[in-house]
Amino acid sequence: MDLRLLRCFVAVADAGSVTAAAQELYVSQPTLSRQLHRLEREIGLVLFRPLDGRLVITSAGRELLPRARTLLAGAAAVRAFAREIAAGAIGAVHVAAPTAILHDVLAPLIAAAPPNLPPLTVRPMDTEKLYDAVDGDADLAVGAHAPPAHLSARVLARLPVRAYVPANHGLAINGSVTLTELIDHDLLLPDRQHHIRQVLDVATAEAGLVYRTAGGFESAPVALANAAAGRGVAVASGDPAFGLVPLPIITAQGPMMEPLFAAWRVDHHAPSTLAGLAGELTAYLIDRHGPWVAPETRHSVPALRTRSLH
Amino acid sequence: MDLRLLRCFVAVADAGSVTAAAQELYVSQPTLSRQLHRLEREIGLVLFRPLDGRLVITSAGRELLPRARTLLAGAAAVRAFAREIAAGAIGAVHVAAPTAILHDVLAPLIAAAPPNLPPLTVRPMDTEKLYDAVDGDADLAVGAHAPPAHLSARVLARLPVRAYVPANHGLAINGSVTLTELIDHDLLLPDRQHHIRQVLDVATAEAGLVYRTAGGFESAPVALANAAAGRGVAVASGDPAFGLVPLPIITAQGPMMEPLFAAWRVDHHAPSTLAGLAGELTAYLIDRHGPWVAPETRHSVPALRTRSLH
DNA sequence: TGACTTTACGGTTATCGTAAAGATG
DNA sequence: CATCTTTACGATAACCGTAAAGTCA
Repeated sequence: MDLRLLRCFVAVADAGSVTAAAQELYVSQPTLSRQLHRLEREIGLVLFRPLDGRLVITSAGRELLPRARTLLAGAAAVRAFAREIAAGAIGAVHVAAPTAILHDVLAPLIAAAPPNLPPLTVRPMDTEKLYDAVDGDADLAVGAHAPPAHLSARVLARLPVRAYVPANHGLAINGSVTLTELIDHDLLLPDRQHHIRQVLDVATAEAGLVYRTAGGFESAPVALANAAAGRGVAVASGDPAFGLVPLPIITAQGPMMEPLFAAWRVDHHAPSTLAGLAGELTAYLIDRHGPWVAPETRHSVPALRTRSLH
Repeated sequence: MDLRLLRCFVAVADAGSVTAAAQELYVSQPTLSRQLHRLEREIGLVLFRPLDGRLVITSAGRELLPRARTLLAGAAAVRAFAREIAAGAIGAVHVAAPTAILHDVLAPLIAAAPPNLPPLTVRPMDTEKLYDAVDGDADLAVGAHAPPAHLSARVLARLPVRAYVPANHGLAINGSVTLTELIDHDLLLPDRQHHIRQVLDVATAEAGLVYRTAGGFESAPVALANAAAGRGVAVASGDPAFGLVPLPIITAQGPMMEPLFAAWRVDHHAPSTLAGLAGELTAYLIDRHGPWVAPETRHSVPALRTRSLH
């Protein structure tokens, strides 16, 4: 079922003669006649019949004609679609991210549904395999670790790392906590591979401080749950839960922050779409957490804004 | 946009490697690799990318894949449809017929909608050009004249030729009229080219009789209208109108009858469908006018059945 | 080394256009 | 005889398969 032959069929049916159709298709008339016969032999139908020195379409040809047109239109649509893809269009963006980011950032963004957002398909991905996902079936990877250099990447935002305490906790009064104050408490932390742990390690090392922890938890929400149970102060960067109060952690370098990255392959077919999505993510995070989380700026610690955190 | 290349694309995407897909497609592996690159060059997209010695589909390929499948399915559907046509299927039957037959036979048949009737498209056609219509865009021609010998043909029925008189006319009492009785009256007839005129000419010539007429009318309904106005006795074969009473005309050979033919090209792709439609027409006419109109049988004149004529 | 893809090359097939022949009014 | 279709034929281009080379765990 060669589409070219189908095109010949439609052209002859429209033009009313092989000669006329051959001119429109820029082929010689015998060539077109042969292609018609080739099609007839291929599909086992007589499509035209000579009458008065002309060709007239047969009943079988009349039956086939609209289907042939439809198929050719479908082929043209696929061609046009391919051109759109080549021009950078994209139907749906597949995003890979750790569960926490998926839960705290991507799902809320999808729920907010900004107007320019392409359809997103998000998939949870272990931190270790995160940036390899763009070599597979992910268009974009969003994570807290710095992506490898061979990927195109953007810093989406610098999210505050915070201490989470019950509302009646002594630290809750100030609205923030210094690193020095923090290490006097038992810290409830996620596992070592979580990026938040590395940020904390670097900050305490720079300050010459040491913190106490009863070992890592499997995930940030579990650490928060233990904090709510009064077992210590949780350190994390996600949304508060269990009625806990989040306190920005102040270091000598300013508020402790955790960067959020988006990364994609340099040879992705729609880099501008992905960069645009990264911009949407940044805009969303700024809208949600305030302008001071913007990747390129450094502001002072804002007053704690509990309302906008929900 | 060669469908074969699209098939290669889908096969490789499904098989996961060129080598595996090549085996399924019964082509050599380098050939398939080349076809993939040909497709990529043709549509301007990179569909696969090497990773760890394998090929993995790119985001562009992932976007294109479902469209390619759809198009290939459409091509398969067209191929299947062509096979159905070749096997004698037909979507709609185009029927050409004179206006009178279209009105008296085909339209009522469509309205009756017997279960096995294919969709009909009926088109009025002058009597002279009727049987040429099957060389054009008509599948079937239905008419009263004998079709040319080069067409496949069936006699659908032999419809009674009748005299139409007002209910208070003297002839109306008997329920039928002999040819001898008939020629005593002024006859209102359609034009010379109407087949009914030729039937009457033959019958009177055989009987050695001569009839009087005030000239032909453009169509049978106009002749009937004049009969209703009391200007004479109309002779026709269609449905009664204007409150006229139809009287079978009895000749020495029995009731005067007019055959109804269906004809189609001998090389039509679905002769069985057309023959079946002819059978439906015969069945409908028998159901409507009685078994004595059946083409192969000769019965005596039935009692006038005014009820079933409406 | 093994599995896979790509490149190179010889040979076959398909397809094209020109030119001539057949068919029809 | 003018128009259209079909057939014939030589030449070009496309395509395939085998074989070799390249690439990556």
